[in-house]
Amino acid sequence: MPNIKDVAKKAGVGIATVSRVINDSGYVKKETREKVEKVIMEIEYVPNEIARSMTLQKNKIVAFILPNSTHLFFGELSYFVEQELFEHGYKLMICNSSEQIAKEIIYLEMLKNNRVDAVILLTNNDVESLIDKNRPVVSFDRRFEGVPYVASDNYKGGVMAAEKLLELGCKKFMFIGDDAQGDASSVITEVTNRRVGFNDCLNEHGVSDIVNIEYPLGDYIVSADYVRELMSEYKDVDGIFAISDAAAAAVIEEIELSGKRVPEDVKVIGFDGGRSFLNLGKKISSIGQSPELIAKAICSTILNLCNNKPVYDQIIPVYFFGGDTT
Amino acid sequence: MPNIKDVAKKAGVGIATVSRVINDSGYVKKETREKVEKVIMEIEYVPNEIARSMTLQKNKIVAFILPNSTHLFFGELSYFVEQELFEHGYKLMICNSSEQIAKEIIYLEMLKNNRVDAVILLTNNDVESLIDKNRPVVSFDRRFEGVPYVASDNYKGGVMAAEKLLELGCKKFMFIGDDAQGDASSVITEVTNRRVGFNDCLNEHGVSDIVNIEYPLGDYIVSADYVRELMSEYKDVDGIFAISDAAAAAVIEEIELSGKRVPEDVKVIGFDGGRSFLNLGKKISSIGQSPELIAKAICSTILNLCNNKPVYDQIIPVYFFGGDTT
DNA sequence: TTGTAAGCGTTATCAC
DNA sequence: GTGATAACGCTTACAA
Repeated sequence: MPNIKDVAKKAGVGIATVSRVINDSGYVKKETREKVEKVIMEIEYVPNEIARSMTLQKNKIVAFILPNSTHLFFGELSYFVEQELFEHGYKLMICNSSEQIAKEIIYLEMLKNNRVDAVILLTNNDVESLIDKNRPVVSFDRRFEGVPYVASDNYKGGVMAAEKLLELGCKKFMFIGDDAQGDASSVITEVTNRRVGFNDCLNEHGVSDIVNIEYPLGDYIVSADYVRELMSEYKDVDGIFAISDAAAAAVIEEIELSGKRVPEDVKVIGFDGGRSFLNLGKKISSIGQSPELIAKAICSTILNLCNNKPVYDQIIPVYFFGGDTT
Repeated sequence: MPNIKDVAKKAGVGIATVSRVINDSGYVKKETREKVEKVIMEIEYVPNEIARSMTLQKNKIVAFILPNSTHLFFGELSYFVEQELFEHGYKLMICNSSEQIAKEIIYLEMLKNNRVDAVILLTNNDVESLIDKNRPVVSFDRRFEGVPYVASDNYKGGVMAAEKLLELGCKKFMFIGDDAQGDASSVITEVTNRRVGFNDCLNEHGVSDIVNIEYPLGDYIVSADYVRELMSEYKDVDGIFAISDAAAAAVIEEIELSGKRVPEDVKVIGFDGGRSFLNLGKKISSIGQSPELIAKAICSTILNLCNNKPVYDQIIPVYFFGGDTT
């Protein structure tokens, strides 16, 4: 591989001049520039990005640490994050933690050892002490002291779900799904606000007897057995708000197996937008969050941090998606 | 950020010794090692990976160029690739091309400019001339001269689908889905073998009147309108093999809208394994390919290339997943 | 306008 | 066992 010296020698100029040409910086006489460009073509010179990173002490790579990119919403989010970063010349490193703090530690270390310029953090573990606060970090759906965050308007989402179920005439309400996941389940995330908003709104409407199920979702999936048990225990529930579409799907399947009909007997609202991959059945009614808007917010924060500009926490609006389960 | 010199100075040793300690290479006296390790702790020294990459001329980052990680199978594949690479200390850069050759070019350039050590290439575009054949590159489901590849046993998959439909008594067969996508649709991929295997097997069983529909799938999705048209044109078809589960889903939906029943009137087999995210309806019968096995094969090839070991093309077995559509 | 030279933070060679 | 020192390939003062 030819390097900048080879170009300089062959073009009969100094390496600084070559550098100016390839970076289009500083003054270079037109003829000199053309001469250099010709040589670059001839010997197929490509600047070495590692060396460039070495000098600049940054490499325009952003790490996205998340539980599992196979989860539809996370996958969509990472897709849009990549699109957005690409527009600005940044590359995306994908880091599936599987909620294991050990993996998160290794990936967070990349900030300190210069492997990446910035980190987007999506975790339920308490990794606050592991975060290098002097580096660009953005957190999604989770607050860490001194780390800017982006979140959907989860509280509003909970309120919207409650209002919708009330409007449809439901009498007995249930919330299902625990927001505390991962190795350290004591942590409170923004996602908690889904339940809080749901309960607050119902309370305001005079409903106080709400069934709140906090079921730890292994890998974001609800176990069928547990749901079955639940449904037989609370037979009179007719309005359910699930913490995610995945949880809602499990609930709906069990309800229908038990002989009840959705939405005739029980109405169910999920969270994430009701999108699916290859759904041949009912579409889930759901509180939607926009991966595209969230990605834009996350990336603008990351880019501002990388350029030493001020950043702000951002709450992204949610919307109601009317599917077949309400 | 402290560097290796700071450690050396504070520990009263040379930088070479510090390097030996952090890399656990060469001989270091026990006391010296402990002294150095103590200083490393004290000043919280972390080796700079960019500098390390500079010296080593490699950075243990692999790029995965693929159309769209939101597509379930691709998402699963990238998930397992990341897991596998992680085990070996490699990181994964995700590069959604959206089938745009322009993006592929930019991402492929990362091999030449040392941004990444290796590339996993999943494309339908003819980018052969853009590949740096001197660097580690593995291709999935697509052959490029001089580039090792991994593919599912697509031909066998086609045969299995045909056998299954024959076994179930189907009389009139259809294959739907075009394998040539992206900017350059003239390209032939391994995926073509799904159709070839399907047709060959049927021919061997004396069936020659096969409806082969080559419909260009924009972003891997089949248009409903087109399927509707198709179904009304070929009313007697009772056995369909679709190039992907996504295509199968579109077909099934239209068939049922037209009043026919699946699988009673028409049997449909897809390709990819019938997995879905949040499917509340029928499960698609499908020829399954294992993202985990494929990821393992891809990564072993990549790692061998990175370590100058010999590599071989690999064909991964497929299996039949019996869902609700046969 | 242009060239020289000083870093950037490692690893690795080679004396001691 | 250990420590200078030379790469690695680039950007960027600073001089000319």
